[in-house]
Amino acid sequence: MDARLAQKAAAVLKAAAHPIRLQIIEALANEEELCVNKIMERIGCPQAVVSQQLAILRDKNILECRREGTNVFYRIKNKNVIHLLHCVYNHCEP
Amino acid sequence: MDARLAQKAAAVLKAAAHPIRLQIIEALANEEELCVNKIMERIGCPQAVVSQQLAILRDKNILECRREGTNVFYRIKNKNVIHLLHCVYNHCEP
DNA sequence: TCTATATATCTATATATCATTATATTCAGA
DNA sequence: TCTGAATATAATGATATATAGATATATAGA
Repeated sequence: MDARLAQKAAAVLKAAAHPIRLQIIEALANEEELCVNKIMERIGCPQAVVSQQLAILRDKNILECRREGTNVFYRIKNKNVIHLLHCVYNHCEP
Repeated sequence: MDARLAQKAAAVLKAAAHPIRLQIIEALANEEELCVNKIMERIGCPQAVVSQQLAILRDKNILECRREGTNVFYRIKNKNVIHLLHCVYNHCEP
């Protein structure tokens, strides 16, 4: 693996490497699409925190979103990240 | 996924989420066992840097090592991390 | 014991991340 | 246009991480 790919791969891992971001990704892996409200409910943490983490995942190109009225619906952009999720789980609880 | 598992999974991702650490893991995925010297050669960066990153990977329980004379040989402890590696690659270059 | 080699640790500085709180934006409906 | 609901951003302080350079430790062999 050349340094450039390592850089890129590290960035993806880093984007996922946070408990709340992982839980968000998992929720969206199961549900296809969820608004911020629902994500908050699922994960049980304050709105600002969820929005911040969503912004990071959006910025890193892992999630995308669309607005519908006052709601903003998030979904996974690159489905490969779901495999990544399973890999970590298997690592942790084989 | 409960918060506890998310915590654990995030810790693993975080440990891997660094270009040099990724390159170290990859080198060991191919070679089974390598001393610090060889790892330096492969990756092409200073000894102190490699040792620092090795210490982190050791601490996070991803690598283990044994000493043989003046050399210290490192190897991957939980092979599942290799799958993780492949997952990130596929994510980056599908 | 002295030296060379291999590896590990320490220190300092810069930078990034985290959670919290407060505030801003966007939109729908009265 | 005003209000409330949903979401986003900003500002803060605390903590963690990165990176580089200097130094320390461990071991083998003379």
